[in-house]
Amino acid sequence: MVRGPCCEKMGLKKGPWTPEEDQILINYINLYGHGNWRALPKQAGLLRCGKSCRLRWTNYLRPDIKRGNFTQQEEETIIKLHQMLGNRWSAIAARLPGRTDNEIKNVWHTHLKKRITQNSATPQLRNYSAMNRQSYGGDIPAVAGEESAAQSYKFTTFHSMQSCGSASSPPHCSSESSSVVTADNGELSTNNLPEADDSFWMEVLANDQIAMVGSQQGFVGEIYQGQFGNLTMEQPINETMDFWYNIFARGGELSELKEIL
DNA sequence: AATATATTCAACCGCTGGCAC
DNA sequence: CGTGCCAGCGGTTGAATATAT
Repeated sequence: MVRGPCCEKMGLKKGPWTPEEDQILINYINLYGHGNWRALPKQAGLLRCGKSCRLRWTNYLRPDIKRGNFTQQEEETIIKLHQMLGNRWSAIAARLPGRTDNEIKNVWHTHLKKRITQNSATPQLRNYSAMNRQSYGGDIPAVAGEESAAQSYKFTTFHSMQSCGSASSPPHCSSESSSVVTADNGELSTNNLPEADDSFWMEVLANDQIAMVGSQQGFVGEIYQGQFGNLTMEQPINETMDFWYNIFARGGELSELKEIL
């Protein structure tokens, strides 16, 4: 299926948006919504392709976008989420209300990646580097002779859940069914798990956030009322924490976890 | 002050998956 | 089931800006 560039039609404008164009787009979406991006520019009277309009709206004009610098906490969250999700910027953005995937991607490439790379000289973050590298082909240089402790991670069965992030998250929830991520011999290594199922990471993340948010902000349960295998939200956070504590501990990530928590 | 270099970030490009027909 | 369309995603680019020389 070969398709030409979406903006190849003559007369369609490219490049930076003018305030006038922004206003037209905002006004139109406020009035009619954005049900059909392809038809939108024509109907709104914009000389742009639908893709460009969508991008402008989602990355810049959306009213719920938070402008300004990232806070220390946001940066730490990104690092942590990136460690778990890899370059899945939209998934990361879904957990940072008000931030866009594009923005997060930029921040990662301009600030955070460098920070990680620099810090990878330290033992704590070397583990992150190794794990990162193996789990999704991260670009952090290999440290000679260092096999990821993550290879020894062992997971049990996780049951289904629905996770849509927070209410303010973009509407791409995952309601996929669960996955069992144990290998034949019961051992999970990132070598035999080239691509973890989405739902698995959603579960990991949901649980992780609960621990984090719960300890910091105290609204455990509001964001997650699902079930997590043998771990449910009815159980004390400590048990959940213990579960992940053990997993990280087995993988030699204990020191990192302590730091995060 | 002028120039070179580095950094930032908005926007584009191309690919992919979901859906309708 | 195959095909085409569309929205969304991640990688990349390049102009604008900041900083160094």
